[in-house]
Parts: sequence; C-alpha cells; structure tokens
Amino acid sequence: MPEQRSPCPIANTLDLVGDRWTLLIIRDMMFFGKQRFEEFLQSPEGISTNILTSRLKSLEAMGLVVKQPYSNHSRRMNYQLTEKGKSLRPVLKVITAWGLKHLPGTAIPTEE
Amino acid sequence: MPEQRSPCPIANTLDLVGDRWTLLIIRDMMFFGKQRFEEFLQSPEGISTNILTSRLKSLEAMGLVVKQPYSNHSRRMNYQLTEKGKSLRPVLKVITAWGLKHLPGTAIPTEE
DNA sequence: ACTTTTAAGTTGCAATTTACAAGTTAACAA
DNA sequence: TTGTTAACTTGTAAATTGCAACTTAAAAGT
Repeated sequence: MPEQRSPCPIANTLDLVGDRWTLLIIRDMMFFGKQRFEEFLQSPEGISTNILTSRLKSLEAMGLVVKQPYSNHSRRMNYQLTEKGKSLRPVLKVITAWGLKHLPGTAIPTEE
Repeated sequence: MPEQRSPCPIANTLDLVGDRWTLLIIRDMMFFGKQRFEEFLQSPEGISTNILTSRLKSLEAMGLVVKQPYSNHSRRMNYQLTEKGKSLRPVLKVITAWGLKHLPGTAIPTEE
C-alpha cells in the first residue's frame, strides 16, 4: 500500500479490485445477498479461506465493505457493502454484459 | 488455461483481464494509440519487459490483440486491438468513471 | 566495412502471492 | 461434557511478479 503507480483512474482502480477474487466477493454481496464468511466459501469458484480472509480485510480497509457482529453472544460476523461498495454496481454490470456477449460458456445462474 | 471456474461471466472475464496490467495495455492502445513494445514500456506505471511480453502473448491468445510486423525488413512489431478488444471500451470507460469519482488523486492525463 | 543504435525481446533469480490442507478458537446446543 | 458451527490461522509447496542484465537482428551512421 505505498504510493500510487500513476494518477490514472484505471490503474488505481485495478490496484483495488484488479485480481481474480475481489469482484467475485462483491458480486456475491451485490447480486446474491451473501453476507457471511461461509456463504462466500460456497460460491462455485471455490475461494480458499485464507484468500477470503485477506480479501475481506482489504475490502474493509478500502471502505467498500463493513464488518459487524450479528448474534449478540458470538463472533459471528456479517459483511455488508458500503455506499462506496454499492457504487461498483455499474462496473459489475458492464463486465457481466461483456462476458455474456464475448465469452462462450458464460451464463447468469438461475440460482446458486 | 484449463477449465472455467464457473459459468459466471464476471469470473470468466476476470480470468482474462483480472490482473494489474492487462487492462493498462488495452488502455494504452485504445486511448493513447500505442502500438509498439517500447511505447507500452514508457507508460508511467512502469511495466517490466518480461511481464509485458507475457501479457501481449496472452492478449493475442485471447483474440483481443493481433501482432503484425511493420517495416518489411525487420522484426519490428505492431500490436493492434481486434474488434473483440475494442469491445472492451465500455468496460474501460465505466472503470475510469468510477476511479475518477471515488479515488482521490486520480485524473485523466493531458498527455503522456 | 565496421560500429553504434534501436526494437523486441529472453534469462536468471529473489521476493511476493497463491493454492491447498490441516489445525485452532470460542460460543452454543444436545 | 461432547459435539457442532462459524470464522478464522498456520504451514508449506507452487506459481507469479519484479528487477536487472543480457541477447539478437536489422538499419543507420561514419
């Protein structure tokens, strides 16, 4: 997390979400209503627990996600998108549209 | 490049361009008219030569870019976006807009 | 003819990140 | 008190990245 590589908005956005997992977690929250660690693990891509932990931490650090305890007597955690996180909806939408149009074998799941 | 992780269009798109460099090369071609190896190297993010080589190869393999010799008697090469590559314009546009709005310190360069 | 410059790479290697499996912790339930 | 669940942490091998130096062939300069 040192400095920015350049002032380019694309480069800076990629430094936040330009990897194979981060946007999938946001997808799960935004389109499938997932909120819990175990729910993210169940997605078909099969993220592993250490990667999930590190991505949730960085999402929190970036201000895209907030983490709260649910259920008063435990460490059950609940992850939710902030307004900033929700503002990525058009990005996910356009990526979805591009993938559906140009990548064979892609489809919106009827359920997860 | 084995199988797809899932049928999700987002996951599949990320498997093509979900890293810190690929979309920057496409940006350079699409918005700055760059076409040559040395031109990509000059971008402010400072990609290294081995990474650039590997990304150009995979862009070619994905059908987003074509490579051609220019100047008949040499191995000078010229990289250009295919129609499929050009179709990523709306993706880059929406990422640019998101970055400009939400990430302080980002701006469109007046020149490169 | 010889030397230098230019473009497009390749090679080697250390450091970082990823992937996979197994183990941990605390609450709560039976 | 034993087991179960949710959310992790730890260990380690494999893959990827980043950095610097080296290579190659053509073309241009002298």
